[in-house]
Formats: sequence, C-alpha cells, structure tokens
Amino acid sequence: MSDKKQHKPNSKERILQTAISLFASKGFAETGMRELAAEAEVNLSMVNYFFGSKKGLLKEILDGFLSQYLAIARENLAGKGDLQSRLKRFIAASVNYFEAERNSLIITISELPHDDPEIVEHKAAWAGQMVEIVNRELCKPHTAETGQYIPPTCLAPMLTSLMASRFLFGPLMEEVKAGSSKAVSTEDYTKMLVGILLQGITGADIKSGERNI
Amino acid sequence: MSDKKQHKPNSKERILQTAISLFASKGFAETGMRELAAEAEVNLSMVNYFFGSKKGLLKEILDGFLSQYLAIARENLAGKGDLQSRLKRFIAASVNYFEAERNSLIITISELPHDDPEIVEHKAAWAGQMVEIVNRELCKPHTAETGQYIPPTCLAPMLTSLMASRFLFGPLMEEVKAGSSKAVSTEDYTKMLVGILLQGITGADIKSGERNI
Amino acid sequence: MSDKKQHKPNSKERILQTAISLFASKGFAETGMRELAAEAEVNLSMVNYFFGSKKGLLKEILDGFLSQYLAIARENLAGKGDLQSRLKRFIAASVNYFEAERNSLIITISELPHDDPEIVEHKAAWAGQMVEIVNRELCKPHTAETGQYIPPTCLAPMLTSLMASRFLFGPLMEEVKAGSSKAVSTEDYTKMLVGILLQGITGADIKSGERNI
Amino acid sequence: MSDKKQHKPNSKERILQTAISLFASKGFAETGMRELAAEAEVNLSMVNYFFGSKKGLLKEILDGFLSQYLAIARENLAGKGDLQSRLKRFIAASVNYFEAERNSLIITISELPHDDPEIVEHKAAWAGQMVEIVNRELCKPHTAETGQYIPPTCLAPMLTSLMASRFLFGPLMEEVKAGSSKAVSTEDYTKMLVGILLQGITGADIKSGERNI
DNA sequence: CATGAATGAGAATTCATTCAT
DNA sequence: AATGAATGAATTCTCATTCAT
Repeated sequence: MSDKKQHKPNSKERILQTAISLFASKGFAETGMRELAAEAEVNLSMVNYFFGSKKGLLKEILDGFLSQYLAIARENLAGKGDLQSRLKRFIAASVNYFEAERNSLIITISELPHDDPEIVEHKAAWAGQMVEIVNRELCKPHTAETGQYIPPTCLAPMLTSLMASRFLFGPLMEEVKAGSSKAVSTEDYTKMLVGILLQGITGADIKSGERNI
Repeated sequence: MSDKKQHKPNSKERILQTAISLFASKGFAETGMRELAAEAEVNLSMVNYFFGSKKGLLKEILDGFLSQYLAIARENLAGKGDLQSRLKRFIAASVNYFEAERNSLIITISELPHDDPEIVEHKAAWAGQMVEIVNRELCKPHTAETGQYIPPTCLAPMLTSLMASRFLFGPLMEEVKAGSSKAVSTEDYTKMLVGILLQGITGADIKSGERNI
Repeated sequence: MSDKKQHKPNSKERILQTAISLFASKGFAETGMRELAAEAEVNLSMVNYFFGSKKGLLKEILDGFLSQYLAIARENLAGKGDLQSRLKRFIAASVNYFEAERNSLIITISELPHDDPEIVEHKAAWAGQMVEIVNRELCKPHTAETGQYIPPTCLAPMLTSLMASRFLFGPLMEEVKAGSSKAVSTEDYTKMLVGILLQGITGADIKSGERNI
Repeated sequence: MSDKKQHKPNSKERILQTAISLFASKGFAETGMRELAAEAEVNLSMVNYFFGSKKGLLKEILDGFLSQYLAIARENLAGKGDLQSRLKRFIAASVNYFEAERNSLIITISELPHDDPEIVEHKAAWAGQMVEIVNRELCKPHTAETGQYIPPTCLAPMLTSLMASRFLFGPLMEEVKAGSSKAVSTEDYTKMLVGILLQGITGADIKSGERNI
C-alpha cells in the first residue's frame, strides 16, 4: 500500500470526539482550533469544512447531549409507577448517562451563561422542553396528590444541577481529597441522590440497608 | 469644582465591578481587556497596573467570593443548634449571599473546570477548606448520630450546586418561561431548598408555610 | 424524462456567465470560487476542470471581451468614409457593445492596473493592437490632413475611457441621482459622445437632434 | 543612543503612504496587510490600531483624495470667467492634482464598482456633491446660454474619466509603446484635454499654436 | 496615576487547488 | 463529467501585555 496521502477515516467523528474532550477540559473559548485539529490528526480546515465554524461544532455537541438527556427524561419520568419510583428511574438513568458522557455534560452546563444569543436560544429551546416534562410528570401530579406547589422552572434546574454536581466538581474534588477519602461509586452516588430527593439529607446514606458501618 | 479632566475616583474598584459583570455575562475568555477598560472608563494599561494581569483580576474575584462563602459556611454550619437548624441557617445565608453576588457566583462556578493549573490550585485550596468544614460540621455529626455515612466530597458539591442552580440556570430559565409561570422569590427558593434537603422533594412546597419545617 | 439527477447542461458556459456577473459586481479578488461554484450550481472542482484556474477564467473573460472590442475597432475605424463618420460609427458600435457586455467591460477596465505580470502582458498585447489601429486609422490620417499631431497612446485610452464612463460610473450614479434627473438612453449617450468628440463640449447636447452633427 | 526599541516616528503616516502605493499597484484586495506592514516597517497590528480595519484605511484614502478633488472642482468651476475658461482652469488644476496623487486616483477609480455597501455609500456621497457642482456651474449655465441640455450625471463621469485616462491606462501603455512614441508631458496632455473638450477631437493637437509640425 | 503607541503571538476563518473515486 | 474530502498557505483581525513619557 502506498503510504502517501493515506486518508484516515471518520475525520468528522474524530473531530467531534476530540472537541468534546478538549472543550470539557479546557473550556470552549480556551481551546484553539489549531490544537483541536492537531489532536484529532486532521487538517485545520476540516473543522470548518464539516461543522461550518467553531460555534457550529459546539452546537452539534450540545444538541447531541441535550437530545439524549431529554429522551431519558421523557422515557423515565413518564409512564407508570408512582412519582417516587419514576424519579428514581430518572435519576439512575441520568446519572448513568452523565457518567458515560461526562465531558458533554460539563460542556453543556459550564458553557451556559455566556451571552451569545445563538447559543442561548439553542439551549433555551431544549431547556423549555425539559421544563415542560418536569412540569407534566412531576410538578402537576405532585400538586394533584398533595396540594403542594413546586415551580418546574425551579425544580428542573435543581434536579439537573444536583445530579451533575459530581461531574462538575469532580476534577476539583480530585485535587482536594488527595487520597483522604475513598472514591464514591456511581451506584452509591445514585443512591445518595435518590435518598436526598426522597427523604432529605438523612436519606443520603450510602451504606444503609444491609451494610451498616 | 472644574469639570474639565474630572478624574473619576476608584478606578480600581470600577475595574473590579466591571470585570465581575462582564466575566459573568460573557465569560472570562470572551471578555477582552479593551472592552473591559472601555466599559470601566479606564485606560487599558490600568488593568495591568492594578491587577498585574487578566488572570490576576480573575483570582481577585474568586478570592473575594470564596473567602466570604467560606466564612458563611463556617459561621452558620458550626456552633450550637442541631444539624437541621444549622443547615437551615447555612442555606438561608448562602442563598442571600449568592443573590447579592450572583455574578461572582456564576464566574466562580462556570470558570471551574478549565485546566489552568494556577486557577485550579487556587480553587482547590478553597474547596478543600469547604470540604473540611462540611465534613466536620455535617458529615461527622450525622454519622455519630445515625451511623450513616455521607462523604463530604460528595455532599459539599451537592449543596453548593443545588443552592446555585437558580443563579446558574436563571438567565436560561428567563428565556424559557416567557411569562408562563410566576417568578419565585428568594425567600420561596430558600424554603424549597430547605424543604428538599430536610424532607426530600415532598418538602419542597413553597406554599405550605409553617408546616414546612 | 426523469427529474432525478438532472444534469444541467452547459456547466462551462454557466460558470463563465456567473463569473462575469460576480467579477463585475464584487471584483475578481473578492469573488470566491466556492461562491462562484454555488451560484453557478456547479461542483467546485469543475471550475478548475474547465478553466484550469481562477486566473484562467479571468483570462478567458478578458480575451472574449477584448477580441470583440478590437474587431469592432478594426471594422469601424478602417474603411471608407471621412475620419468623422468613421469615428461616429466606431463610437456607436462600441457603446452598443459596451452596453451589451457591460459586466465584461467593467472587469476588463477595473481589473487593469493590478500588477500580476501574466494578466498585464495579456492586456498589453490587446492594448498594443488597439493603439496600432487608432494610430493607423485616426492619428496618421489626421496628421496628414491637418498637420496636427495626436499621440495614439493618449488618444486610445481617452476614447475608451470616455465611452466607458457611463458603465464604469453607472452603479455609482444610480446611488447618486435617486430620481433627481431622468435616465439617459444609450442613444442619447452615444449622441453626447459623438458631439463632444467632434465639436467639443458644446456639441454634447442630447436634444438638438440633427443639428448635432 | 540605544538601538533597542527605537520608534520610528509617524507610523500612521507611513502606513497611509505605503497603502496608497500598494493599493494602486496591486489592488486593494490583492494587497495583504502583512505585506503592507512590512513595507511600512510597522508592526502588523498598528494598521488596525490606527485605522480600525483594512477597509478603514481605504476609506481614509478615498476621503483624502475625493475631498481635495471636490475642492478643486468647487474653486475652479465656480467664480468669474466664461464657461470655457473655467473649464480650462478646472482641467489644468485637476490634471495637476491627478499627476501629484496618481496613486490615490487609481485607487479611487479602480476600486469603484465593487459592491461593498459601505464603500459605495461613501463614494456616492462624494459623487453626489461632484454632480451637483457640475450641474450648477457647467450644465445649467450652458443650458441658459445655448438651450442645450447636458445631464450632469453623464457629464461628471465623462470629465473625470477622460482626465483620468492617462493615469488609469498609463501603466498599461508603458508596456505597449516600448519606446515607439515619445512620452507626452503633463502640459501637453492638459492641452489635448482642453482642445477636445472645447473643439472636439480636432482641437486635440498638442503642437498647434506656435510650433506647427 | 495615567496615557497611547507598540509588540508579537495567536485567534478563527477562507482561500485556490488537488486528488481519489 | 462530476463529486466531496483533503490540503496547506494565507487571510484579516484581536489578544494580553509592555514601555516610554
């Protein structure tokens, strides 16, 4: 085989994965396209060729992450089961997804408040759908059942923010503990979240049940 | 007084306030020093004169915010009262503080995961102290009391993340609701947080008044 | 006929026409080949396939225009008739041609002074022939008749420049008048040119009909 | 004297002069800012520092040239004297000015038709004033005197175009003649223009008067 | 304290062109 | 004849910072 002009396949996908990784660790603005292209072993121009612009690349990442997150919310919050078991399902599924796509999660949340209208609108569209689902499947039923009112524009961010905390602050916490305390498994993390959300902080114990220490 | 060449006072303070506002709305990297200088009505070189560098300015903002947040944690989580009432105090004080310094909060959290070692170490130092306090004042007593174990490197991020959700997602939620649901007051927001953390999601009701705790 | 994958015919011609239009309105350098290909509804590579390069396309346009312009000069300036009537014929024919090919005219003249040697030589070849014709058919006879000397390297540019003024400045003048004065027909424009060149500015009147010549 | 960091004075002026020279010989679009900065012996960023952008630089050149040209038109076309002597004055002054600022002239005319709205509006403003002057000082009086109508939106471009022909086509003509015919002096060129405009082409003789050949 | 010119590296993007299919 | 991915150089412009005054 001639080794001249050997085209590596999947340039587009390689760019996308490299971007997810770099944007998450360095931040969108701090990541240069030269660096991105080098890391993806792709010609610099290919980024614009495939994604139109750096921002186009970001949008594709956001869309990819948010569409799946929304699907998870839809599938798990709706359907049969009482509110508590549905919430449990949703948390478990979300945390698994966040774990798998932690870089996309970090990008999606961290790049939030910056005021580029194009990006903000983009996110607002997804956020709107999320709020709607939370309202329909969580807030409304809860009000019907207990008479208590919980505004979905508060609850949706709270849930997401709470579930994401491990991943957002993860890198920082690794600097912190430095071996002091044992790492928490995803399973335990999910348990904690479910505990807190169903019983309050006293429900957060990750050792409860069979293994008491 | 002559109104010619009227030197505006407090150049340094004006730079700082402008930076907090711009960094929060546009992001640190996206904010240019020229823009900052223009908005603060200050000569460009003054920024470096007062703060050494752009990063120095960021550090000053982070320090200012985190030192106070830590003080709030120390004052409210420690001391007498049971765990629940101390947590309540802490949440109320924190939310008030976040409300007052929401721009600094946004900067502090959003600029988190980016891998500049100088900034990361800086934050890790503060985060470490926070984890320590949470451990000493919340986790340890809780374990002593109930035998349940809650790791502080999980709990501290959760608390902060949960309390910050309103401010992090606030700008986005404003795009979303567009008048659909009424705004939630800071007081109600605090109530929700306390409710959730003490009783789980069923405690989040903002209407139930005294029943809440 | 199946309307699937309907190959538009005359890709080459379509490229050429699109190029003439774009080069005239945006300028040669400012026109991108992607834009050109898109507008011509042709694959980008086809431009190089048909014309070798962007510059090759420009040369083809210049050649097309200049060869015809030269032919017009040859046909109308030579032959029988006195100098004045031959000049009249030439002007009428040239203005008609400029009118029909105004975009090519604009390209040919505007892209003139730029110092690409390849293009300059190309033009110089045509210009040389033009000067020769003007010398043989206008200057020499005029000297023979009146003893007056008019250098052809001055006269040829003057004629072309004068006749082209309407088309070169046309777009600008449309911005200017904005309805203030009525448009001038090609016929009247020709009359003005003939008048000026034969009698001076007092011959430029476009209303005086037969008196004009 | 230390030879480190020796600031050459008049950076701004040097940029401007270099730009005029390069834009004229290579064209605006074909001139790169790197090349410009290098030739002007100036740091690349200074161009944007002083002129805001490449286009800003072009605008400054256009303004400088057109404002003076307009002043010349105003001064020479208006005032006492009959139409012919005023026209003569105007031509002489203009040609002198064109000669002195031939590069700016070339830029101003050649960069004409390209459809950047910002530049077109800019030029249209100046062109409008020029048309107005020509109308007031040439067309109107001529109509009053002879009853003949000459539209100023035709005449103004014609005059400018005719006077500019020597400079626009000059570089090309130098390639052409290659020693064949003697160069024409500015003085003779002016004489030709005046001759043509007052008497038609038969008035173009540059040797008439005392020196008959 | 304050100014404004200057610096040099770096930003994202676009360019015309080529090549394998 | 046509496609679309790939290339690498070049584009304009902006960046944070420095320095002499």
